[in-house]
Amino acid sequence: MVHVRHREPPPAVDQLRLTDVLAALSDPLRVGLVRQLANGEERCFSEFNVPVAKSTLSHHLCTLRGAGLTDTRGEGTRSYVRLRREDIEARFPNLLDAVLDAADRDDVGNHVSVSSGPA
Amino acid sequence: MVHVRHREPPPAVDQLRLTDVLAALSDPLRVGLVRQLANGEERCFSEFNVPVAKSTLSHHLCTLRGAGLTDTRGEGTRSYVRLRREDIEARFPNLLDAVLDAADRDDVGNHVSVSSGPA
DNA sequence: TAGCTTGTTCGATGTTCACCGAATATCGAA
DNA sequence: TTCGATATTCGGTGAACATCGAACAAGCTA
Repeated sequence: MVHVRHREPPPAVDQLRLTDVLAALSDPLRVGLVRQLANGEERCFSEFNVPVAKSTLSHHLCTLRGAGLTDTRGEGTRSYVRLRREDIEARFPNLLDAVLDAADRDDVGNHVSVSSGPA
Repeated sequence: MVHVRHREPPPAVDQLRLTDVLAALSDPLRVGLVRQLANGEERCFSEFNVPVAKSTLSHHLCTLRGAGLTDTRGEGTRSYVRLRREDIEARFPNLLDAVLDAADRDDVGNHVSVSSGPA
């Protein structure tokens, strides 16, 4: 598991490492976050409805970013996250789709939801 | 990560949990083991050539088994391992293939090899 | 400028993990 | 039954992880 500061740029496509990606996806809450991002829409930090403290949410988003699964963009005091779907697909074809399918079957991370818009 | 005694039966197909599977595959050595088992052949414990102590190898095989990725069969003093490919496929279609493809690209777990036969 | 909102970072805690060597169990062979 | 081979389990260690609340920084807004 790679630890990355929020401010550092996320890993480039050819630097994505399989075991880091899988480690990032081995937590139900993070899978839930990825599922909510799967439609390609950008989501604001405060839109996520999760049963953990906001510092913990920040940490999980940091982990996803460190593994290269997501990217984060700051706008004012807000932070927007999106899934790097094309990048993952380019590096590891079919992997993300297979995981998302499996997550749907298992209903993994169903304790994660998103509000309609920024709070 | 589920901890399982070797003697307990591995999880049934419908009990496989995605995050357990991904956690088991988030370690390079375990990915290497899975790659060596990918052709469907059964392998003996002592066939594996890995850069860790045998107690550590035992632990990793236990982890794979606990996640439902492999099954183990004892014969005499020997222990034979096989990949539960059909079971994984039935539960999580395309997942294992996608991971194996990605592992080939990344050459993950290349420090794992197998000898020609049981020592 | 003062204050509010938003999100990150810090410090701390308990859990889990990878790893090793030693001890133990199990089986086959002498 | 004694010995050697094989594999699992035990005890311990250091690193990594999930989690929280508090402190902090950065940006709006009044």
